[in-house]
Amino acid sequence: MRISKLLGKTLREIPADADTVSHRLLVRAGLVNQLAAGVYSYLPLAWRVLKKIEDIVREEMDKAGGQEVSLPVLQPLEMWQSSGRHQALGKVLFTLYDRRERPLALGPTHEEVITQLVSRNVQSYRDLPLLPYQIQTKFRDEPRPRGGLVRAREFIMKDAYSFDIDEAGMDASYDGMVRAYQAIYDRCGLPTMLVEADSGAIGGKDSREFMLVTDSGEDEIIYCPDCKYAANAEKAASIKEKVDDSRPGPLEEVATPGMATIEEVAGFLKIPHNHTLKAVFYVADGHLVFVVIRGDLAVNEIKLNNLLRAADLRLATEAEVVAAGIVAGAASPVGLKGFKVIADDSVTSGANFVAGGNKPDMHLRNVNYSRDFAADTVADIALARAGDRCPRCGGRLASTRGIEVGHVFKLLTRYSEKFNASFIDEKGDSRPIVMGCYGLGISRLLSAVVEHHHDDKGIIWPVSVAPYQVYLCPLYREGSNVPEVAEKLYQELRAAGLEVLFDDREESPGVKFNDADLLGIPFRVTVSPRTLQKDSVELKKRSEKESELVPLTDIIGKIQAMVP
RNA sequence: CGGGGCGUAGCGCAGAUGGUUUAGCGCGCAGCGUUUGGGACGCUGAGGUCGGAGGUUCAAAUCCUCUCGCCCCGACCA
Repeated sequence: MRISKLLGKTLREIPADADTVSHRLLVRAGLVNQLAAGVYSYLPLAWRVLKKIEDIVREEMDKAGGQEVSLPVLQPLEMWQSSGRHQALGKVLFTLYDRRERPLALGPTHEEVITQLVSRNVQSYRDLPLLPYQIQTKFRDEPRPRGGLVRAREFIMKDAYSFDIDEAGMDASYDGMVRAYQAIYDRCGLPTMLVEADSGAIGGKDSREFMLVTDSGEDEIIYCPDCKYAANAEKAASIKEKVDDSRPGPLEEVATPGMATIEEVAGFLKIPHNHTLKAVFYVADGHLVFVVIRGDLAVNEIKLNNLLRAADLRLATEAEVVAAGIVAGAASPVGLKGFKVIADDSVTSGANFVAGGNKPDMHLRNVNYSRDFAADTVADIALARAGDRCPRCGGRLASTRGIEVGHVFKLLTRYSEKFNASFIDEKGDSRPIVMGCYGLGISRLLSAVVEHHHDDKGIIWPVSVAPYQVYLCPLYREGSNVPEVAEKLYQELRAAGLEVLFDDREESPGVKFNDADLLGIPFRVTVSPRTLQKDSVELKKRSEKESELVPLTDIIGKIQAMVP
């Protein structure tokens, strides 16, 4: 490709509304163009990278037993209503109406469609297992698109679904996908971390995410440096060490004038935060929920909602709390009736807590779970934090950030039962198919690669996904034979099967070198009067600082040897 | 959805107390010439519904109302 004909220009100035490194570089190098919030055009260079990523994904999926399909983007809304996910997804689902006013959705994912399709094509255990997958544009009306391609509203995703006769089969399919994903990231030059995750609106168990560790990632990862434990902060657990196991003392009131927060109460009474109990109020689908947790911990709302299964969960407003007859700042479940109470299991990891007295300016000492109050549910609903004890080995947890580049789930029979996807087993009994699902963000991977492979001059593409392999950079000067030699070399490199971006512009060397660095093509070949004096060209790898002079007769073979 | 910010040339920005503004500057773009190993220089030139609609006024990029869009923080989110 001749740069003079390429659609897409490099920008000297940094776009004002790009915040992450990868987004800035993709815009500045002329790879993507924003059309609306979370909606982007891919220019030729980006499209070539996406196709290379797709090819890698296809190869690894096929190797793992997958078969490619293409499912409709346009789906009857009815399908989402019957699976119950219309509610769960809410406004994330893009909906529209056809000419007969029938509601349709733009596919955000395809569990419903694929399950329905497979149910019509599978009758016997002999038809299983199956592993269909597709690479397709998906639509999700995110509340807040951000980070360029990282969280877009229209994005390219590979989604795969496994169908097995039993859980053992599903586990094997799942393990195969994990291996395939690892191979994919490996080939794209991305080190990833496999972490435990919440399964969100998709549901299922053993949900795990592949994370590219980077400071600009939007997810927090809690991991243990001593063992293999790693989890998304949404899911992460930690050991809540017992802070006091003395015998329960007598319940007594203590005046706490003007003290409302844990900070104030603990400071006033000169006790550590973990000797207090904190009340937090939520509204779940319109109902007030009373949450109790040890004073030093914070509520993990995802864990909380996994218990409540509410379509809408939010913190209660102060007015709502007061209207319910609760004394804000001095609330506790002791002696209160008529509320749904959820307690974090930390309330049992200690004794003789200080908790609210349910009277203004009054707290209680020596509050003990079960003797003084009860909860409808006691479970782990706390946020795990760096510095906490690892739930596996007891080591100290650490935290980092990451971009989620893949997510695998075990769905079991949730969808197959809803859509009647069953088969007849060896004994002649009808059983639901056991499913798994596996998502991998293709367009997100494009950003992730740039996020991981760049320097202050620009992108540094790994050869495997680079839009072109060679950047042919002639430095023209009047009276030299550089143009002829460069033109001939361009033809020869291509004839040798190499992908070449030919900088045929009449620009100064500085402009060309800077653009070459920005675009990040792996091998730069410079042809100039200076190199031709020695019948050579200069070869420079984008990933290295030094360049070398290579005889014209050797250059093609030399590059071929470095390109897979 | 709550809080904040911003829409002026392809990109980055100035102009905002209404009137010497015929709306500028830098980059980029076009033509000519000089340059050519790390974002060269000179001259000439093209390019604008000042996001949109309505209003106030002798006069609006500038003031008022409404509206659309974009960005950031939070809520939310595979």
